[in-house]
Amino acid sequence: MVWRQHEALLNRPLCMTSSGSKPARRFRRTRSDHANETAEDYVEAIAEQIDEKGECRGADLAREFGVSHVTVTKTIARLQADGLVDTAPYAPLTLTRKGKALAEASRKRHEVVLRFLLAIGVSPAVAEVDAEGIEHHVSDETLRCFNQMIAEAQKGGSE
Amino acid sequence: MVWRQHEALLNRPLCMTSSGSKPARRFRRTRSDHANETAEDYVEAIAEQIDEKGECRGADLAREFGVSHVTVTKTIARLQADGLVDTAPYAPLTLTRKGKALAEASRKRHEVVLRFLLAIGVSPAVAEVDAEGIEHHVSDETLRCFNQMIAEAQKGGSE
DNA sequence: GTTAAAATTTAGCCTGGGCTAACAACCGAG
DNA sequence: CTCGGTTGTTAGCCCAGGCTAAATTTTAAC
Repeated sequence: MVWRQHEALLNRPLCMTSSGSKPARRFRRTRSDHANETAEDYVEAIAEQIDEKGECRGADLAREFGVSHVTVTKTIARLQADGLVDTAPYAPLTLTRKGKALAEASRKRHEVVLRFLLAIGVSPAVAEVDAEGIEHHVSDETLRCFNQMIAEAQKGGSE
Repeated sequence: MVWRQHEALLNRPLCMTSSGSKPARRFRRTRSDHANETAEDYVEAIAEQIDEKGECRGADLAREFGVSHVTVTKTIARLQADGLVDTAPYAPLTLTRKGKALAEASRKRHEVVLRFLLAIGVSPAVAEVDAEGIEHHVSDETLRCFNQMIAEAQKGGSE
């Protein structure tokens, strides 16, 4: 089990805020949560690149994320260790089955969040940015609510 | 100017996704963005503690965030360097004016996000958790949309 | 077939946030 | 006044994600 709780990520657990009135909220995106966000962003971007240009190179990601290629290399190494991507020395990146699954889940989640933001009237440019930030913090339950709102917006028309 | 872009945080800039079709989206919560989230969480928690119990000690925060007191000490040191909190060796924590302002802004933001989630039907427990994660990634524009939805939900009733 | 440019990797350093272990201060019993 | 518990601090380590600089590999151009 090298690959952390990515499996869990595909089926969010989202550790409940207990039951009482105000017991110990905010456990903070527990530590490595942040790393998972990175992983999601990367596999999502890789999947996209492959989809669009047939292959994905580290340099593409560096451009996309606005970080140095070195940072990408290091991150990719981690993702490989986690079993999400396959990398051969100077070859293009490919996703493992797990990577693909995570990318797909992330893509869907991203899309829902984005469409939701647009549905409630956020401008496209801002919605895109905010979706990037928000998508990693939305529970399944909230996502369902988002979907419902999208549906209602479509049905209800322009209000 | 020790205290980073906290001032900016109080009046979100949110660097536009350029104009084209799909140019170079996701600049990633640019590096230290993460640190700002931590800062917001801390000052928010400190303000809350002070409000509730009259004072705030590092140990309280350690409990609240579920991290070791050492981590809290280190983080507080950074916040002090950033001019957000005042700390004397064994004294309780206090917020500087900037700290208070940031805490207040964060609190409001948090509240809007939380109320919004509740308004669209997310259960309280989940809404609380998600709000924690989401609040740091919501632009002013989106926040305004959230507010509007809250207003509509109140007006429109239970739907 | 060199050579130059682009893509990668390696080495080394920084910050933020996390930890444990060990030590220091402060407070409230006794 | 000493002892114990809570609270803080220091030292030292880890990982993730940044970076620059330098070496390396590929690729494409001549």
